[in-house]
Amino acid sequence: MAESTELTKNQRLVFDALNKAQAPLSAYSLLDQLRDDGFRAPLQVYRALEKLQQFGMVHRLESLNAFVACAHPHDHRHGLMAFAICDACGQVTEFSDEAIESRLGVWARDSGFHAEKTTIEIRGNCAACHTH
Amino acid sequence: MAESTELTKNQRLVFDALNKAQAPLSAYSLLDQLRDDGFRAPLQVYRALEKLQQFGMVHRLESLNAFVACAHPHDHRHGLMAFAICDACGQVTEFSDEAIESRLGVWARDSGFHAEKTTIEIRGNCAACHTH
DNA sequence: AGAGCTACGTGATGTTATTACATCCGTCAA
DNA sequence: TTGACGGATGTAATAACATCACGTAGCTCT
Repeated sequence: MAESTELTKNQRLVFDALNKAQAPLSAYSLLDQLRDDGFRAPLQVYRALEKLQQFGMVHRLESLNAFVACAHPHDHRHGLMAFAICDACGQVTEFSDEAIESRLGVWARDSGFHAEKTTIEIRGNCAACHTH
Repeated sequence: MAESTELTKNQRLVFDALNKAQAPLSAYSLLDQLRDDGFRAPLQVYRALEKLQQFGMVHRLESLNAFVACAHPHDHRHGLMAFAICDACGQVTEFSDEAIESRLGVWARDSGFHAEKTTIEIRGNCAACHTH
């Protein structure tokens, strides 16, 4: 009944690969990694990623065209997430901020915009890489 | 001396096309529109877009892989911008919010992250399309 | 058994972005 | 004047990312 046991084989393979990775992976690098497990076509990866995103277990990084496992292993029911992506080492930090979410909510209310999905991505250098 | 007169022919063609458009345009739809003006290859579009982005005259929408002219015709020296993108009509609303910028600044300071570029994009439906 | 649903396999294709290399042209110093 | 240099351009090829179209397999419910 736990969500992890509900995953299909392909979904589990993709999710495990993302969890082991130290940085975001593109769909095609996932495909390459999973060839030994029987993956042959991009669609196998994209279909698994789509489900994992629906489950909140994987996030897509729009500015990278790549994917990361969610940083919150046991609670995928979260609100707005922001991502800080280090362009030097590839590390991604996932965080949320109530004030930001609230401000965006105010803006949406005022403008009548009905938000479905919000992307916040910060590109730059993490503390370790910045002081190298 | 005005920035508009500093544009090269290709940059001006791309910028004008984006200004006339009612919605974001992909690099390849720009290319198609500009074939009569002598454009033959994607790189001509990408090179112009790169410069226009440096000038702050054009923004890239990461979640769409597309580009829009900046909404502030005379002042391209702005801070963090957020974009609300209507998935129904394609309209993009550009706005900024001091509080959000400030919160992200606090987060960066606390975590030691050095931000180079921040993307905020809200996908959903605008007021007009939501009440259709 | 058969309908309906979800996942899967596969090939072809569509879309977005970059690499590599050659050329053209204006500026500026020797 | 010449030639070195930088910035912009032209072109072909390729790489990287994503989807379409079609068929199959397993499962559940009746």
